[in-house]
Amino acid sequence: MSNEHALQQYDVTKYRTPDGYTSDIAVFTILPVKSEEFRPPVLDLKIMLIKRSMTDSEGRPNIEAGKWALPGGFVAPNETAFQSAKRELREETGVDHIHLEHFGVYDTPGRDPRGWIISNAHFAIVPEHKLSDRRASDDATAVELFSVHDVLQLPLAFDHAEIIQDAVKVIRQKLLETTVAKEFLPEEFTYSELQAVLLTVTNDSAIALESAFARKIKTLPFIEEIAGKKTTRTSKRPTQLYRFIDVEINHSIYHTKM
Amino acid sequence: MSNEHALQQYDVTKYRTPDGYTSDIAVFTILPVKSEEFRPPVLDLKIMLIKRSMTDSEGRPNIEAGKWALPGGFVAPNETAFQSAKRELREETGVDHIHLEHFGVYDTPGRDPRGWIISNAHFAIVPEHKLSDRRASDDATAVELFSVHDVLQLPLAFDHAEIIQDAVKVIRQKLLETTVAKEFLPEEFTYSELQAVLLTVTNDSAIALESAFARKIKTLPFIEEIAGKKTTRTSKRPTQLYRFIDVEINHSIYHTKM
DNA sequence: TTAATAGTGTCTCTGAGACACTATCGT
DNA sequence: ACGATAGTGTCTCAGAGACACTATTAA
Repeated sequence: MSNEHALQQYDVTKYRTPDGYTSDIAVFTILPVKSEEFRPPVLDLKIMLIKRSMTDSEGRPNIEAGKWALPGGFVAPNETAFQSAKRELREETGVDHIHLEHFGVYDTPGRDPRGWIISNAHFAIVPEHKLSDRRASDDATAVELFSVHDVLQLPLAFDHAEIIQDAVKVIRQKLLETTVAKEFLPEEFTYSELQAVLLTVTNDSAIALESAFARKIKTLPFIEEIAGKKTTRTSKRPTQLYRFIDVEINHSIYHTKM
Repeated sequence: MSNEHALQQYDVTKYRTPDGYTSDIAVFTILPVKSEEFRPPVLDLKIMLIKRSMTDSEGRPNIEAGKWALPGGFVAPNETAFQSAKRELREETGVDHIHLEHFGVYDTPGRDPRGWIISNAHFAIVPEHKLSDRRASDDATAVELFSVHDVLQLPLAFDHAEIIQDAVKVIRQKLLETTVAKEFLPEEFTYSELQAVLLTVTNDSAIALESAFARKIKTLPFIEEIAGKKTTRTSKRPTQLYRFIDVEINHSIYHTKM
């Protein structure tokens, strides 16, 4: 095709190009506030941040040193930003096969003092037990989990305050408007366990009232009862177990029903 | 702050960087299939594409010449991809102050034969009458509107088939799950006009049946009746006019009602 | 028996969905 | 009067929401 001829003429250096292309990841997990026998859990939604070292791997002073930041890094030319996020998540925390989703692009001029650097923001959902071997790496002196309620009080690097704020908004919405809540739950769960996950992001009475929610879970089209299977991990009385099933969810605002 | 010291040490050329950063825009409009007096409209959702010239502005053979493509262009270092999309939309079609939204990043290696080029995809909603002065520009020999139903049959440049497919999916969803339908409608509209817009993307019976929809529109929390105001543009019998109001829309899947 | 969580009985109210019917106007 | 769109009357059925009540178990 004649593209070949055109390509020979094309000059890649004609336009000024970005100085960097990165991926950042907001890693969310849910931790129990308290956990007792025969009691439904009380949970808190956490986000994982790293503390930027004072010096880089070659011993020179680091940018935004000492501040808290989202894990992430530069995208390689042979991968997409999404693949890069996946790779970095694996390298930083050792976790793989978890829910990862792109949610925004941050490219405001001046957002990074090093130059014209574009960041793709992702969020990841990691069940607590998979996050056990988290560790500091090259340019981080610490890795820590913060409650989404007070993470914005921290000194944050670059424009990460904005990205984190957006990430929290996005996961709140995703938890309520999609079935991602299942990523925080075991395969089989009780109504009160699902409820506890949702209560980390809402206080809505339809979800907060036990009896209302116990009834509602049976009518939800994307959740099924596991016939006859019960557990006593949340109460002395054996409790029915449920699981998520794959159904298409349609929430047109012109329908009241789904 | 010590960032200054760190910046002096920082070498922007350390990482390989993208060869280009672009914005593409899927411009949607709705055209009447037929329009008669005293009849509700029958509409069709259209997308605007440009035909790439055989040669560029300097007379050299063009990349992907002769194929249809989304309008767009390179992002300047002093603007965001969103601002760039806005600027290009103004330059290409002369329209401003219209609904514009980012919906995706396309950065698969090899998507553009010229090199490592990242594209931000946006969609825009332009009422038909504002699109009157559309015109071909530098590197386009034609500007045309295609029905979303058969646009994918065309020879499309780069990975624009994928982007367009996603854009159509997104606008379908946005029309049904948000109030953007108002961008296609006059300030004051009848139930059958709103219905006609929605019918370009769905056949759902709750929307398609006149009597059902005439009733439903009164119960929608984001639409209000304009007391006593009527029109005869869609029927001989004067028809009630409605308008959109700003209310927060919440569609948690754990509520059946909104 | 008590305390705690799980789950049901029942009532009221709203709205969905279907179908037939009425209303309003230009021609 | 006719034809077309707009809009209502009425019925049935499902489910939301509230509240009180019952069920099950460990300790």
